[in-house]
Amino acid sequence: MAVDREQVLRAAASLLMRKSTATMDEVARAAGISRATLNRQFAGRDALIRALEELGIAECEAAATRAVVDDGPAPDAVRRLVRELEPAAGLLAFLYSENQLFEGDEQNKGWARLDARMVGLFRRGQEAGEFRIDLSPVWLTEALYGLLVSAAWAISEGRVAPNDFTTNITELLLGGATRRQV
Amino acid sequence: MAVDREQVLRAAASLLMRKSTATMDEVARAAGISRATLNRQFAGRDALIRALEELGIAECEAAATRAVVDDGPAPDAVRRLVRELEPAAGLLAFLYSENQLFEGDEQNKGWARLDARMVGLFRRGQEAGEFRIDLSPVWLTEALYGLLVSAAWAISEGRVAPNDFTTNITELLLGGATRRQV
DNA sequence: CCAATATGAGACATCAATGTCTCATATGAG
DNA sequence: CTCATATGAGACATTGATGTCTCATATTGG
Repeated sequence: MAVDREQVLRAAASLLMRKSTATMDEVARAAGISRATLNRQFAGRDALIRALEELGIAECEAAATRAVVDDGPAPDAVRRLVRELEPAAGLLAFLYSENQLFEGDEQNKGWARLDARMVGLFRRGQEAGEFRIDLSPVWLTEALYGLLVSAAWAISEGRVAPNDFTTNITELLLGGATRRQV
Repeated sequence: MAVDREQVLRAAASLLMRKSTATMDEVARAAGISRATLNRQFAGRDALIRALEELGIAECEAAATRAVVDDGPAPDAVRRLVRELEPAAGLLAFLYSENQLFEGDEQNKGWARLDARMVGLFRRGQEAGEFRIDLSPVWLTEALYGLLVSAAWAISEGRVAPNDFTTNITELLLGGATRRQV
């Protein structure tokens, strides 16, 4: 009887990342509940989006923790991080396109924490001499987000194979497109 | 007296890429015209978005032409392309987040032409031995879009310097984040 | 079994955006 | 100057989504 709030959020994410303009009624139907119940769980569309944002942040932070991004060589940490982020990439892509999340007031503290963690990873790699220093850690972080979103989008459109998710991102981010000298 | 349709489009783009949910009234005001006139120029919001899409495609194709992407070493062509695409990056970022453009019917033929051109560039680089072959040209194209959008977004948020646009993208796309062996 | 609670279905008013219309005014061509 | 045309301001109805409410039903706990 009790509605599984987590499951509702996941159904909403699954629908909204495909059709970001979906109606609350469509969201409710996708979650297998009525619109009334959806409104009892989340007071309005804004609240739902905010909850999805919190879910996305939590999933990314959990991924970073599972990937133990502060241990070992930074390139390996990046590979682990991307692999762990894969399940959250679709949700991330949706939130990324909701730029209205950041208009007006302060940026969500959760994103700031996450950003700091990723920036720290790239900075650590630079200080260890593993990453080049002419690309700022902030830009590398933004680029990682962009590649995650691109990959999730391209996969959902059927343009690239789902299995290549981690490889595509990590190889491009770490090694670039240019062929290495033999 | 006569409204400059091109100028209206640019004003709309400039506003919408910052606030994608802007009202037709806000768009009209941003363009310095009345809502009635805006509706006389573009029959509804959909028509406006479509026109922006056409503008974005035209600008990207013009950039590709100016960059003569079919000439010379592929890495250099990529650098020229990104440099020429910089003015269109903001509009591209807006269109990228309008994923509803592609829901339903056929993908716009303009995008397909543009995609083919970029994919051809990366394939040419692979066949010349300049680009690695374990990353598909399609993925490299998608990644380029993603990096363009990320960079435009990061710059508009003040997180990275506008002057670094081209360098950030080309260096990461071509060379990756890993430090080269000395 | 009974009571408490949660849900579904639907009706309802509200609200914001949109598209259309009218009319007065401003602009440009001849 | 005069006329044709474009624009601005505003009113108007329409539409679609939203939030709330009621009541019947289903589920759970005791």
